[in-house]
Amino acid sequence: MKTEEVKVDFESSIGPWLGRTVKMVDYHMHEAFIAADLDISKEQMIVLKKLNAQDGLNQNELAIQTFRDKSSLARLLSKMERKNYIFRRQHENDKRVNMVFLTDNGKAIYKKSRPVIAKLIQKLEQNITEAEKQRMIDLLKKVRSNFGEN
Amino acid sequence: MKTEEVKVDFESSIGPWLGRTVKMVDYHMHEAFIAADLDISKEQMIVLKKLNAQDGLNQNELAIQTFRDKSSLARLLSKMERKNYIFRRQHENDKRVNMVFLTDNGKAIYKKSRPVIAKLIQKLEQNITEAEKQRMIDLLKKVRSNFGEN
DNA sequence: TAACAATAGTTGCATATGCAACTATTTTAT
DNA sequence: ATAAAATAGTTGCATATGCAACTATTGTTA
Repeated sequence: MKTEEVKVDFESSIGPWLGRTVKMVDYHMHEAFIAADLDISKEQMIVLKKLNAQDGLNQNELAIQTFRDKSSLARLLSKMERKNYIFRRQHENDKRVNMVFLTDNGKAIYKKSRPVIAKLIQKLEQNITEAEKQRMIDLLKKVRSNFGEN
Repeated sequence: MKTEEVKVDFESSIGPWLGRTVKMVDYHMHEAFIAADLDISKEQMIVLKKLNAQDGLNQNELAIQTFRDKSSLARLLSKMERKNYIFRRQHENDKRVNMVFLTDNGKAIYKKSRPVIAKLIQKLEQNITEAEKQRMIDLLKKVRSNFGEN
């Protein structure tokens, strides 16, 4: 019986294109923040955004909702605390829990970042129709569901 | 005159979906390598693959072709050298240049990784037609071209 | 030819990341 | 009520990453 050969090649698959595109978007976001004098990383931005929508989340919830390990989040928060973007407050009834809040400074930084990000998205999605955008997101969701994720 | 409001929201854009999907794929690749007893990271895999296709590339070329900073590549190579996957050889006529080669061990590791990756791609692309795949790649290229990249 | 510029690679410093081990607390179960 | 288990957060160790400064070498130019 002939050995069945695996004919799949990573290069002609979606994977590398996904990876490269994300890397590129990350790079341009980083550049945009620097150009706007925003001392913040993409990852810190994500945390700011989450807190802006829902202030007072605890670290565990924040970690889950931003798709990171709790240790990674804890270190992100430490840096953001040093820069006075957020502060932690211990939960009254459960001394294990830290609730995380935006400082006024953090809120200001977030506000300042919005148009920067808006411009980036506009550039990213130029020449792409709403329908194409939706198809792309649907396909990405399909990929995710192939691994059992939402 | 009314201030024009920026109506774009990052969450409803392609960006976060791209990011999350890549993160997920990376995770599953990592898991697959562990399950197959392959002591290698995705990034090291990419270097192995490149060298397998074109042995003897110098570090600068390798860095460019794998989309990383030369310093990042140098450190990747140091780790791979320690694990005896690759070796460096100084160019005869230009003492600045290191040519990079796969060791037999490196070749073996690469060979061993192929079916693992093939399985991953099959899982990743299950339920996705060839046409959809192509559309997705075309859209990703469009995003890249929006930033002036190939 | 001597000074300057470009190039290849390494290293310091900073970012982010996950796993596993650890502390401190709180909850559950015996 | 006491012991065991679960939970929140931190820290050590490892990965990868980019920029800027640095060394060594090679190429250019005046």
